[in-house]
Amino acid sequence: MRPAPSSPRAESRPGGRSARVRAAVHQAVRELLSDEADELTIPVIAARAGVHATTVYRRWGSVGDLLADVATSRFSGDIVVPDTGSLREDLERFASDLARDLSDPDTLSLVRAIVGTGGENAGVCRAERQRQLEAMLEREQARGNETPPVERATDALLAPLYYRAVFTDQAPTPEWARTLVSHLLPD
Amino acid sequence: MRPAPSSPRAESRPGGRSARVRAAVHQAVRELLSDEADELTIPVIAARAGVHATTVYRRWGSVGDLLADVATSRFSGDIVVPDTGSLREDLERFASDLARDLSDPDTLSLVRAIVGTGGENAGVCRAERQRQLEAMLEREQARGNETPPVERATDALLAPLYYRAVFTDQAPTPEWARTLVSHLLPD
DNA sequence: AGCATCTCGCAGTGATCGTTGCGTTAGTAG
DNA sequence: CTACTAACGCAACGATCACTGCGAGATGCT
Repeated sequence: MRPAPSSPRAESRPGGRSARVRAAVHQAVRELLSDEADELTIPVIAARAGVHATTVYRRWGSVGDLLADVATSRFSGDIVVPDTGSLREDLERFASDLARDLSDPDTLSLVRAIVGTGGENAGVCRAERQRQLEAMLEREQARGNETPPVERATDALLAPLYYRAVFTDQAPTPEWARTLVSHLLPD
Repeated sequence: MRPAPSSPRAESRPGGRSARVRAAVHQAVRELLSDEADELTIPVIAARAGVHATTVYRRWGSVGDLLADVATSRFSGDIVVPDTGSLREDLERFASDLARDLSDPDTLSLVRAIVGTGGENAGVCRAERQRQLEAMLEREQARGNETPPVERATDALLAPLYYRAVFTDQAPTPEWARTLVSHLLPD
């Protein structure tokens, strides 16, 4: 597991060779996950990315670590936290955005693959969303208003969204996601 | 994929050889899943079960199908549907039983592995629980009382339980599960 | 008991995986 | 411009995997 590559030089420049290889490997993983047919193994990933398997083995070591790296890149800074001044509207936009995000088959395949690696790295799929949810609640509290506790909001919003996406065959819709907010916030 | 083995004879007797092999393989899968270290592959499973890999290949074909078979056996008829006459108490017992079930590391590993196979077979981990939940709601309706719709109950009970078990590192507790019921049913 | 049928064990095969040593190339510092 | 470091390509190696005929043993029916 090498979350921070040991080279501060070659990796720092966004257009360096290491960065290009990294991007190619990440894209290869996403493509193979959406294909759903090919087996997700390091030689296959390397061939798809146009690099040698040795490189992937040395940089990431295992498919699990590589998946975790792809997931952290994928689930970071992709949804902007809404700030409309109204908690209800913030949560509705947040929930519908997350529903749209999780209804993407590629994203869903990534989440399922990460969960399948078994470790605690399944948290990277939701850690960012959790922080965003907490941020919205805290902002409402800073405005002097009462909010449900974070745990309750997680159970009412994140849990149904992820549960429906991962365990059922019906993709979450933005409309349904908004009903979750109406159940969380009393009228 | 062979959910129904083609032999009605040898499989029908519970003490037959096929049944013994099947039980040994199932137990081997569960043990390897809880070990978490060994790789979950067919030769390893077969060696652990004391059978030849050929047998496993022929009967199940792939690790995914074998996992689905283990899961259907595991998640069938393990929780008895409560019937106390009170919907609230039924749901509280059901939720706390499910929380206790999902807090078992072995069960959790099985769920995560099934999800990792990517297919729609992740549904087998919750299909039985869904039916049990529907049964309790329908029984309450047959008593002439109003109940939340099934979808709402799923979002409020099953989703948080599975979400917390799979995506977080905090195991669901029976006490917390009961609070989910209190949020679903208004006072 | 005899027979048919199914399942399992056995050994072998091709393919792929994970890993390592070495030379080359790209990128950076002085 | 030169030198140094790090990342990559290349080619091997052993190990394991998925799979396939074939024979033996078990099971159930007559």
